[in-house]
Amino acid sequence: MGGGRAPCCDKSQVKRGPWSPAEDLRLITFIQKHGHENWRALPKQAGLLRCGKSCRLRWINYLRPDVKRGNFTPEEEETIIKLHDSLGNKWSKIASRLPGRTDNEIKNVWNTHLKKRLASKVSDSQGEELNEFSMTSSSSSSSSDSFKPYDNQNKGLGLEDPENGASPAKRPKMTLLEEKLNSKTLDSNLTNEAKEPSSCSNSYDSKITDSSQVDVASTPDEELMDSLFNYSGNYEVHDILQEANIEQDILSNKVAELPLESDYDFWNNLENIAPFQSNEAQQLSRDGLVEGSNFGQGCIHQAESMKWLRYLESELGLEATKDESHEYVTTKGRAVVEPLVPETFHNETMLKQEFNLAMAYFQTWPPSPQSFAM
DNA sequence: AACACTTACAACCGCAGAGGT
DNA sequence: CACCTCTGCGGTTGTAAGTGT
Repeated sequence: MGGGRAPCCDKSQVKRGPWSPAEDLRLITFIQKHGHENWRALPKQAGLLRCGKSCRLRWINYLRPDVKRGNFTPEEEETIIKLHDSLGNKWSKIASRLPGRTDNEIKNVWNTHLKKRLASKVSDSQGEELNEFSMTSSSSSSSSDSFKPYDNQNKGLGLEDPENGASPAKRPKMTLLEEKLNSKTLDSNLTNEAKEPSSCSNSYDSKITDSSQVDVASTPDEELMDSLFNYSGNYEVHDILQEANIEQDILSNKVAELPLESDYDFWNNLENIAPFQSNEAQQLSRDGLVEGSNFGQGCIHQAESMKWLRYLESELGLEATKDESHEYVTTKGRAVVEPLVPETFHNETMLKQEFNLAMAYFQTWPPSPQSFAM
């Protein structure tokens, strides 16, 4: 050692920035199977190019099954205000009193809404002089002029009045598969979810094993197949494949050929072809495309499935484009997506053909090393 | 339409404390 | 008891998206 504290990880060797669905899936699948006894060792064992800290944060704040997503209720906000009054910036302590809420989330809500709202109340009741005083503790950009009422600030950011729903401008593009699923399989999805209670339980944390004996490389194919078909109840994927008369074992065989064994390059490349962000799943949940607003308790199934649907759509080339099948309506200069489902999508033969094309694409794995980009 | 500004949130960073050796 | 590793916490930053002009 020597020369001070060792860094938690080699920054040059780890990926940073937003997590991709592929990474999320890897992390979820690993923790589902092996628990998280040792965060430092987890990334390597799970085949993730992240530092343990990043994995922990992602799990705690976003992927954990019991994380409660969506709007803070007025009661929760009141609780935060009261607890902050007595505890100060002890976000983890405050979070412990709000089941399903993370310290990070509470901290963000406080800094972006509650602090300003309180400042506004102060200014209302005590006048301009006190307002200026309170603003000194806010961000430098804050001012009584720039401050807007909470309700207005929330537009389009998942904090809307539930009765009004998401603002159109922020509403994610409803993909073709989602359209199809919404119209044909949502009811059965809910039924299926009830059949698979274990996959959304809080059992992740309880799955503690000897991490030293974890051998991810020994079961790569099982892992991806779990990801595709079992984890989070990807019944939609099943439905789509069945509707297209595609034998599941065809896909299984193709997936089995993928170079999965802790192959960083593969996962990096997968991210390149699955560029959508995980927030989409959250947004879907918020917008009601996924039943319910609680991402962590049950809806993680559908939200994660939606991510996979988008991925598959991307692979199948079925995602609607602006030119082909979306109508854009402008409100206040903002483009709003109004999905239009083309007739052709409902043709299952087409879906099958597109899927076969995707399978042909998979046959080109692994891609050339030059195509890998960090 | 384009640009600048603002907002919200996910992710990162550094530090402190607990626990092991 | 000193040192080390690991985890968790709180502050801060980066960035996507909304808003204003």
